[in-house]
Amino acid sequence: MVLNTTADLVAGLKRAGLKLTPQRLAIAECLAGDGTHPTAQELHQRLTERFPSMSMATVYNTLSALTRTAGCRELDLGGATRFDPNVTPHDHAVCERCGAIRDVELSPGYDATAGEQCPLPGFRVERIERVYRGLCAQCAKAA
Amino acid sequence: MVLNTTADLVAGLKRAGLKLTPQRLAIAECLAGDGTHPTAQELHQRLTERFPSMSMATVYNTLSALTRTAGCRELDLGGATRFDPNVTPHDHAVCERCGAIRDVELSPGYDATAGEQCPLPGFRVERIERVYRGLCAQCAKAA
DNA sequence: ATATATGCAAATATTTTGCAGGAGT
DNA sequence: ACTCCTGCAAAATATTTGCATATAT
Repeated sequence: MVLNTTADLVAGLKRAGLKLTPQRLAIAECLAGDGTHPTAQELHQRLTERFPSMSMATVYNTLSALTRTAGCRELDLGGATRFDPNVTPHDHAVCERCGAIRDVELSPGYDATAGEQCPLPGFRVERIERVYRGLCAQCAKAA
Repeated sequence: MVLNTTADLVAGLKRAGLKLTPQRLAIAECLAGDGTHPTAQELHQRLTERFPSMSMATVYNTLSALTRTAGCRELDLGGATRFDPNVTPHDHAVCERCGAIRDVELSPGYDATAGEQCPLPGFRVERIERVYRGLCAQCAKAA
């Protein structure tokens, strides 16, 4: 459960032969170590403080490059795609009330569960994504 | 693993005190027994053959009502929301190549897995959604 | 009459694409 | 020069909302 650092993301871009432009570095820096699973929009808002002319296209292009280079992971949890700088296999817990998204470590021994490895005859599973929906500790107390 | 019938969906609407308008009946009929996990757009296209003036708003409103009345379930798998008339707890397998979405029965004994019931301290899990990503049998053979 | 539903349009949200100009090699 | 990148704009896609009209008690 370790978030990629700016250096990790930048190294990935470099490895892919992409130029380390100020915009890309800023996007990498903004995403690195961010455990809030931001959307492209949220990153763009933060970035326009430093780069008032930064376009959504650049943000999306860079996030897409970062995803390809394993610098981050895209999350489809409903609504806009979210970006997670934690690329070690893990799951997510989403609070139905406040919307908070938390990383969840894999249950130890999970991969050994035979039934989950082969849900359909012939289907070649490449990865399994799990989303826990419910109430986070704070909201559960409030409810 | 049984898909709701038109009657099931209509009964839900009725139970909720909603009027059984021709549009709603048509939408229920169109979704019932459909195992392809259609999007609102796809349903709308099919429906405009019979109701050329049917609006997307009506489709979304009705699908939302059907979801509230447990007539169907919304799926967030990336891209547009999909609607599944199978409301018994189950998972989904998505083919990365052809995009096909198949229902997957829960592994027997799954719910007994303690670690998955309590992924985060204090988090009150209401349901767990699992998505198997990979290649369906056909595409796996072709690859 | 009253309450609710529909169609239409527009607003909003999300993501992708095309292209002219710009920076670095 | 060449290649790749950026910003801008627009298109494409997805979803929601407001309101006037229509329909059914």
